[in-house]
Amino acid sequence: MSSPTPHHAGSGEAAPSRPRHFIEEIVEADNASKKWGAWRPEEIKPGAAQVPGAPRVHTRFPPEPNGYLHIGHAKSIGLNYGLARAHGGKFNLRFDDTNPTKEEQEYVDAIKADVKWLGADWEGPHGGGLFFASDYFEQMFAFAEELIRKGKAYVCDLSPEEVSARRGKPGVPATSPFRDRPAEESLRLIREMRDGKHPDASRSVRAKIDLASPNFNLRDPVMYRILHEAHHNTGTKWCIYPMYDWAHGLEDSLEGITHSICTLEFEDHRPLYHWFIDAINEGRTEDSSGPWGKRIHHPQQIEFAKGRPTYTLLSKRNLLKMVQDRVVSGWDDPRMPTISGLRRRGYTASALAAFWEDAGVTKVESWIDVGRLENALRTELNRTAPRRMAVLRPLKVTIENYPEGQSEELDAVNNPEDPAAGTRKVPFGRTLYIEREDFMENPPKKFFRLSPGAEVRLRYAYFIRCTSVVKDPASGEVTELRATYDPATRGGDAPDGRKVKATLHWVSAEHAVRAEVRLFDRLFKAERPGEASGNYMDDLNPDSIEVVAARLEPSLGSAEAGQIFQFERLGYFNADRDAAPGTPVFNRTVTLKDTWAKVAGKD
RNA sequence: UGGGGAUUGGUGUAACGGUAGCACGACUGACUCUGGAUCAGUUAGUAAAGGUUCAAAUCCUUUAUCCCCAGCCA
Repeated sequence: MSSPTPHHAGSGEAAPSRPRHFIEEIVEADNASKKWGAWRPEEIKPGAAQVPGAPRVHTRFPPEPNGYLHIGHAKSIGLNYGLARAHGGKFNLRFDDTNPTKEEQEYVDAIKADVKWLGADWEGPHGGGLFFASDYFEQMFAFAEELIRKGKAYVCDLSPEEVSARRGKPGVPATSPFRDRPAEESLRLIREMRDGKHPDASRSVRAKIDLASPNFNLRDPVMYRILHEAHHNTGTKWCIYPMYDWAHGLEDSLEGITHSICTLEFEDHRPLYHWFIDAINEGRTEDSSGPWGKRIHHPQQIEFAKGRPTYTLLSKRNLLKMVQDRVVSGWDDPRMPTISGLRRRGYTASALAAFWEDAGVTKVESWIDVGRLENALRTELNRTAPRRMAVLRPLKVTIENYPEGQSEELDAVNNPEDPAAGTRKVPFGRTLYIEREDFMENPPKKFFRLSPGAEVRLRYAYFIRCTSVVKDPASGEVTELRATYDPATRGGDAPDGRKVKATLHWVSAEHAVRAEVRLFDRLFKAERPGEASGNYMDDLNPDSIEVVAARLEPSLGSAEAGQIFQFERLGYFNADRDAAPGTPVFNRTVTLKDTWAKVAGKD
């Protein structure tokens, strides 16, 4: 039994300990049959992991830069990068930037940062490189002209509305009066379109496939639309832009992608993927003899199911709307399911990879209990996160028999799961803070914590016993506890062997650092946002954030943004960039499991 | 409606004609200076109906349910 090795964007070289999923089986079968040939020495960059003669495996992650990446994308990135890594192959990051109306440089930059953070290094030993669909516009245009010459594409003068009206129905074919336009005329028009002679949407280039196909994607799909719009990469050079179906297979082909992995909704686009490449290859030959030249590479498209964590929303469109409507503070709001939001919340790349590894790769669309995501994080952080003490909702405790003005330093273990993490000193004094919910004046039966007359341990410090309760006379609220301590229990053990049932975390009032701590709850209160209500906004959780003024042990005063700690008995907390000098800000990533909450909740 | 997919415990997933298994959760208990962690145990499933076969989650037929497509989005 091997302990789980750290995961980053897909598992490592070693064969996974779980059964292979269907895509791994396809890749392995392809490798066995040498379907994609072998790496040639000239394809291998210095320091790269490919081995000459080994089977080619080349994957890619092709986001459109129209928003930020979210946890769903992490699945695809892990799958694609993991496949390349596990088989000595290459991985490309490619921006599918074919629609300038939605795309922005900001998104390109953010996506690059997120993919890198996730560990899918397109420049490392498995890196195939960074690419943009827009870099291929010229080549694509040449291919389009070729299809027109071959009688497989034409310029259509129908407006979008007319195309839609003429699309036909199941059993009723679509129509276009321009289908049989002479190639010479289409060639002239596509040139004019490119040269800006025609207004937006006045014409389009269409593939001549099958107007009667039951698969509507094949009813002469549009290849180019006219769009007089600046592009983040090509500026104003182009005013016609290729459609996804036309562009995507060519991008894969040009890059030598072997396995073009996408999600289920593209299944009925697969015939198109093949049609376009086959159409280009018609008349082409392996040795480039003949009028059309050398055949182009023909990758394989494979579809897998997205997964959705419960209580989260994963549509780019709606995430964008929440950002625009200020429902959240931005794309990286710690409540967002975006990669940048999760990172700020305190999630690690390896926990995200472990989560998706756990969820598996299939063709079944499913909701995955968000608790599994939290568990993936807890499992990792339990091993790695340094422990600290912090009191979220302070209740003052005065140790009556501890001398005034005195203080001392006690040894605290940094991580009981990792002896190498060592110990630290924690100051103790006469006045302390404990967690408000660790005291009850009239405790129910199974409440082990502090109550009048009860004795508990202060972690790494002393046993204390509550002697009296001070209340605000007006409100009746408990404002302070008086207690006595047993000096013989220093460090937390009683020489006489007596036991206590609870150990509480605490901070010294004199030494504690004040901090803002943000407690997050799920953004949506419905398990499947929008599904029952029809509108995801109706399912927003109004209490998804609570800010408390906490007191932290002094060592936390110097925490740097991005450092993750376990606050003992509370959960994992990530230092946020909003910190001001001397007053840290922490985000609660996830709580610890809380058996007591469950017991108490039953009453 | 036409086309394309899917259906195994509460959840996710495996079994590729031959013992329905794993993980998470839930529940018990042990242990514990975190009501955490850890350890031991319990729990519960092949969408339905027919058929083929010595043998069916798996093959065949029919049915049911769910998802996707019918953008000049990707």
